[in-house]
Amino acid sequence: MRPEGRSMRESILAAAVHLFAQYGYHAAPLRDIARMAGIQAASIYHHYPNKQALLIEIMETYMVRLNASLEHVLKEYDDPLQRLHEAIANHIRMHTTYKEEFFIIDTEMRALEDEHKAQIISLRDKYEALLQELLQDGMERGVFRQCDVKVASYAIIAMCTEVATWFRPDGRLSVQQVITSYRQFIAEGLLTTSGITHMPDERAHLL
Amino acid sequence: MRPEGRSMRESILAAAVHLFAQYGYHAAPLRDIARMAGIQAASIYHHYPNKQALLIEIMETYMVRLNASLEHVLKEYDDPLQRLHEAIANHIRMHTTYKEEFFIIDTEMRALEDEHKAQIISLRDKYEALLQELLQDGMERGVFRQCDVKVASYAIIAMCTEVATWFRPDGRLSVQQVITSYRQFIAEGLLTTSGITHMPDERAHLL
DNA sequence: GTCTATATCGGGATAGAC
DNA sequence: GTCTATCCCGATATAGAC
Repeated sequence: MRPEGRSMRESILAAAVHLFAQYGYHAAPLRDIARMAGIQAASIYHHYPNKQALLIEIMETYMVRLNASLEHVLKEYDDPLQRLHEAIANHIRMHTTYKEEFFIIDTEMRALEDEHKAQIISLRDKYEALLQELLQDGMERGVFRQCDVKVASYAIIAMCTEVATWFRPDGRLSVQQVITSYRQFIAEGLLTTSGITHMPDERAHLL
Repeated sequence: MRPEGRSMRESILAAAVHLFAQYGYHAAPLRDIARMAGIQAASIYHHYPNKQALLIEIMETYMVRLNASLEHVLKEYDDPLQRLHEAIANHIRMHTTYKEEFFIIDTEMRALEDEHKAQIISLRDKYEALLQELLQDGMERGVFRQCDVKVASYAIIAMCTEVATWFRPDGRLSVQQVITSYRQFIAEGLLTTSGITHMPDERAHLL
């Protein structure tokens, strides 16, 4: 990084985050990013070589951060169910806390030029591999049922990522309540597990 | 719809679907859509008033179709678990069959101008409401565990939608296998349900 | 480090001939 | 119904002063 000018660099990036998330990469004019950062469009080029560099910096920074947080969870815990619980909580917390940044990661892959796309995709693959490792280990230890770990990892990531699109900090549910819901849903599913299964007779009259 | 010209209208829309999905709405030039349809850019305006109209037609057509298919499932079946199974299968089949169209619906909401955004969102809300109705009914009949039906519906939709991003018809798993995996995952979750829970002793040496 | 001025390009959309 | 020609605008990016 450059020795000075740190603060304006960050202001520009923060503005880019807002506008890329709100309008999309291609629909967000550099002029608007500059205005939000309090400078002229041309001045951005003193801090970043071009518009694409803003996108890359956002995506890389937060994918690296996400991977580090999951690696921390895997290092910290050993029990498969606890690991899964912590991974779910971590994923949801990261995605709701850095809502705009991860939204950009999830929707602007197409906007990446080829050279850097591979780098970002490899970071995403890394994250998936870490989660799959967790699931595989839990399966081998008999905690999780036999299932396709790739498919399971995709399902978990998709549902936990999407939380950020509807979650509101001042809404009906707290983050912790949402995390608890998702943990139970992922671990146990929707069906009633009690011995009283379906009460088919009671339902028969509704047919 | 117009009396004639049906075929070129459809060619243009098909080209728009491809290019919007591949590059995004803003990054897909009308000239490229025209070339793919075999005409000049200006000729598109004989069939559609502007670029935005292409996006609206794609989104509306397939959201209406998706809602109709779920309504059909709810009408056809009564048992909550069977309804859920059919809804999952329907969602995954629709999203893998019309992969590009639903990808556009999921990623280009931002590109909609305000007047039409409300209409598309109401169609999406309708779909969520239908699924929530299914879940609520199943909960009241004791088939599904007590849970937040809104949260559950979001989770199910997110995970089943995302299948389309990685599923390949010539890949390792068939659509039917994927559907079966998701049904089980959603209904029963990841945990081993058998009496043999975790075998804690066997795992102890790994600590 | 930020500015003004400007180059250059490509986009959506329109006019009017055929 | 499709064409050619063109308008007009806004985009990224550059040059060079301060």
